[in-house]
Amino acid sequence: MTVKIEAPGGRPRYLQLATTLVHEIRTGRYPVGGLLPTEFELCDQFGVSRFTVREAVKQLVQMGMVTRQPGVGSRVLAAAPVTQYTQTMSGITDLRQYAYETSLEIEGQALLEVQGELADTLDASPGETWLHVWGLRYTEAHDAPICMTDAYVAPAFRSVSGLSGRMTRALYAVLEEQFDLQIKTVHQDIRAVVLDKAAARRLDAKPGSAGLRLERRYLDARDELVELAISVHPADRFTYRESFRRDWQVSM
Amino acid sequence: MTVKIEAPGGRPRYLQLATTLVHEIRTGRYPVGGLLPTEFELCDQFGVSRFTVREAVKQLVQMGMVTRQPGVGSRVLAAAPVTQYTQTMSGITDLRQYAYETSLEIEGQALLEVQGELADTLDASPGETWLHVWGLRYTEAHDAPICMTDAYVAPAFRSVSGLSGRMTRALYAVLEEQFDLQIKTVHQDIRAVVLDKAAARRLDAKPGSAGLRLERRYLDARDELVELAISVHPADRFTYRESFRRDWQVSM
DNA sequence: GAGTGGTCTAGACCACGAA
DNA sequence: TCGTGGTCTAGACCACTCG
Repeated sequence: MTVKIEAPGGRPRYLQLATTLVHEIRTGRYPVGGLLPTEFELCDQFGVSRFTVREAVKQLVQMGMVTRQPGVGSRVLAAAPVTQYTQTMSGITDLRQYAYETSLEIEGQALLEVQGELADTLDASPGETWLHVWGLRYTEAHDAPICMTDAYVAPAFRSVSGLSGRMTRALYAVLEEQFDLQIKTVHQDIRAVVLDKAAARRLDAKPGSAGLRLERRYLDARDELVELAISVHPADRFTYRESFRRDWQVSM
Repeated sequence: MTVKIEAPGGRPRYLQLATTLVHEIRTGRYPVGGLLPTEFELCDQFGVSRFTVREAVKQLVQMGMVTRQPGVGSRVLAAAPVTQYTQTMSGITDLRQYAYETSLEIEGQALLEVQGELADTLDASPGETWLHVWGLRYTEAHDAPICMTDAYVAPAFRSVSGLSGRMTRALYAVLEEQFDLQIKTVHQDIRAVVLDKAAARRLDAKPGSAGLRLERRYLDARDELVELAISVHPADRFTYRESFRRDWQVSM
């Protein structure tokens, strides 16, 4: 089937084409799990150059609806946009009170044979030996701590070195460097908790006050869990702040 | 100055060029606030085609270091990457217990002449009249509410209609549709709070228990605040979940 | 070996901003 | 009016996957 696409002057061709493809995916012409036509086929079908086709498919990739694989093709992942925002700015932990520079004081580390609930959380087989690292994070002023952190490092990387004293780099960054791996995905869960007596003492906060609990899973390119980090912040000393930018040009 | 860039076979030219440009920006050759050479000049300097130059600069744009403006040029915004992640997946509010579908029951709305602290929060002049909308959000099962929401709509959009009963769409989406505007940026602050008696009663939670407070600012293309939404969730009924993907190919 | 997506070239026209 | 970045064409070679 050949479809005419408007001449230049209006909306760019590649956006029109992207909109069309989104519509055709949503209506089931290209089912989830299947392949789109090849780039050259799309060129023929729509009478446009390969550049235009590639720009169009790039939009779908950006929306998380399609992946491309050299030698294989463009596979449909979802019938609706998965990605909400295309850019996440201003890091992952900003602080109130303009205290941006922080450091983690390592209190200890130990090899840990994971069992039961922790094994479930780590999606690990019971008996695997992970590295457990814990400590407190301070601002530069180094008054009261802004969080307590427990991190669990996967067996493959438990030989990581240099984890002691005052760390100014993130643990995952150390792992990336020492093991030549690349963190590709981060899953984050945020909850509110009530600080129990032990936690309150460590954080120099009042027992029964609120805390912000962040749980982060760092995954590599093969979606293997590299590190799990859990940090608990006293509510009055920490606000988690993030910014998103939406970049969509494909009208739905 | 002419710089040789490796022939094909190794790292793609556009990534090499991007790395070079990042380095030159960081070392001050192209100062923050200034313009990069034009695309054609970069073509000459590096002996590559415009395609390669554009792909390279696109990397810097993705990192938040550069913006491009037709008719003007490519302006340097920052000497280091600003963007941490290139994709934010799985929406902005996921729930525990597999309760994904929620609806907001509007309890009331009223025009509000903002003053004092609220005016500051909204970055508005005292006396401006905003629209205040509030309600409770329920899961499909419709048992206890999962959050209470207060939203403030900028004067320009306070005539929004259709805000009543049970809403299944986000307020910002309604605004986007009715006023043909596009939300470009969202700033989000997340804190833990302790629920006071009034909040606990509304949320059907225990006074003194913890709550998760999300504050979201929706900005349009001109960075004007369109809506401020504040929602408070009982800690035991809600976990905020998000996923990020890092997509960087430029080695620093 | 045939076909895929990834990279790259050398052109071209356009809308827009600045002088 | 001139130069900018945005879009677009028609080619090309490559590494890779798969039969």
